[in-house]
Amino acid sequence: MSAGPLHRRIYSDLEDRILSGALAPGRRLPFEHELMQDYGCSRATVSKALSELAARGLVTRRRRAGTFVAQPKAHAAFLAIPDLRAEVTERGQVYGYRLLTQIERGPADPAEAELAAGARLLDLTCLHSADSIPLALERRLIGLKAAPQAIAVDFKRVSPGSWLLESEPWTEAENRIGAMGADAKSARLLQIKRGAACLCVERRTWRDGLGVTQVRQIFPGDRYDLVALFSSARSGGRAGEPRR
Amino acid sequence: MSAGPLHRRIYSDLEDRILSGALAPGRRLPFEHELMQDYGCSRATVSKALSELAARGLVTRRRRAGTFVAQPKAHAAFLAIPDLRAEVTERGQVYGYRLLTQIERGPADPAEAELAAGARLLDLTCLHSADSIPLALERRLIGLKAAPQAIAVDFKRVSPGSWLLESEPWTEAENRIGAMGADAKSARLLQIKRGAACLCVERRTWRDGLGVTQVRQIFPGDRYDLVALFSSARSGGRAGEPRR
DNA sequence: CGTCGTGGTATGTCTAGACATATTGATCGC
DNA sequence: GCGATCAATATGTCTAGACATACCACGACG
Repeated sequence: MSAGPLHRRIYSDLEDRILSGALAPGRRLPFEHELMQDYGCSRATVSKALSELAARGLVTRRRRAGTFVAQPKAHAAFLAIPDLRAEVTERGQVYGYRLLTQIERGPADPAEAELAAGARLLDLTCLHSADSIPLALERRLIGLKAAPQAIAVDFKRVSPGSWLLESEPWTEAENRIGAMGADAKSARLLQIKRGAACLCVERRTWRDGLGVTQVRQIFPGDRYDLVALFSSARSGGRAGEPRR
Repeated sequence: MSAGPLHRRIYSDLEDRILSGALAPGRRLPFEHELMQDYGCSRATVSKALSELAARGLVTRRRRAGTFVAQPKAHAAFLAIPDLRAEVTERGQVYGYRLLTQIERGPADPAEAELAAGARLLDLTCLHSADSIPLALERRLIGLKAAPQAIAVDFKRVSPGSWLLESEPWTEAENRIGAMGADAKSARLLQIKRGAACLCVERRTWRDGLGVTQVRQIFPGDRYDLVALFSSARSGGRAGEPRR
């Protein structure tokens, strides 16, 4: 019966009671000492299970009061945005990458100045393709203050996304996902009609408050979807499924 | 100095060494018994800190071998998709909601049949607006097998999203985010041009493998962005920022 | 040379306590 | 009635052990 460790079984039992509605939001869970008796184990084991429930946001714990089922707040999902190369090859397609432009320059607006932090920027444009069909147009800025080694990298051979993922860790990121019509230049490079709907992903990352990179990727809307999965049992995610 | 509990300090110290690059990916962390000596605490305390690092994906632990810094895999972000009403009012705008159509019917294709699971479906169309400007067109199907009470709800007054969030818990969800040009009907309802780029969010949710609902929300690309944040210190997210 | 045990080791799980801390609910004084 | 105080209580943190389990390295044996 008891497949895994006891604390996991306690976790699962309580999770089931919450998700099935048997324990409604706001209701109090059994006290730790009650669960100790129910399962015949020590308090540390019970507490580990409850702590995991709390870490996942299913319950909130209050001293003296007890542990309560949390109010459902929002749909939340884990969005994974892996390296495009890995993603395309995993789909069984041939990945292609081409560097279009590369210049080193100073910041041109306040947002870029924040990224530059007094130093200069590397400004790259490149194109990713799957089976020779353009998949994404990428415009990337790299802050040379945070990532000075970038200046020595040959981005004709390695895409900036791959290099940064391996070389420059980040602590914070903001992803902005929107839709826009393709402008004339983007449309030509992506081989789509001008004004065609595109998915636009903008990502900015920082390491300890210092800007590392900001990137804007434009995907033709009919060639790419982002997919975010959520499972309360175990959360995972993937991106870039082929369109249905 | 020691602000909080010891296990958190150990966690933070190790996290800093990983994110700063002092401990590169693949490198082995100190053994638990070494950390015990370093911090002068018991193994349980050290293990709690390491377990939290592992839960966050910063390290992987292998019996007999030790604990190792994980390879950075992918950009991952926590995407929160809250209730549209809460989102709009939080932005200081007036939320508007209108039910356009509501019918009860049987499934019309294989995907709908999976959701229906032998029972019938509730098929709703509604429009969300912010300050009287259309923000999202929503087409929603509710599986009456999983959510039979839905048939008695007055969706002219309460939006299906709000009702489901409170009444029908789910255990798994899949979100698909893409871009598409508005078709004629959607364009008219959203008061945009036909073919204008729109963000399209499709979400399907299940409870214990039984389909609860599937929804497709269409947002004008110039009125709505999804935002997903990630911070290694503490992950959170929000959605629906006004466009810059 | 290859293969099968076998022992050592680091983590995984768990116990039976201890003290700390925050919060609640009741009691007391005004 | 109302506010301040105080004790009861549930969780938060931690200890010093114990045994289990997986895995690697090494050695013995075919």
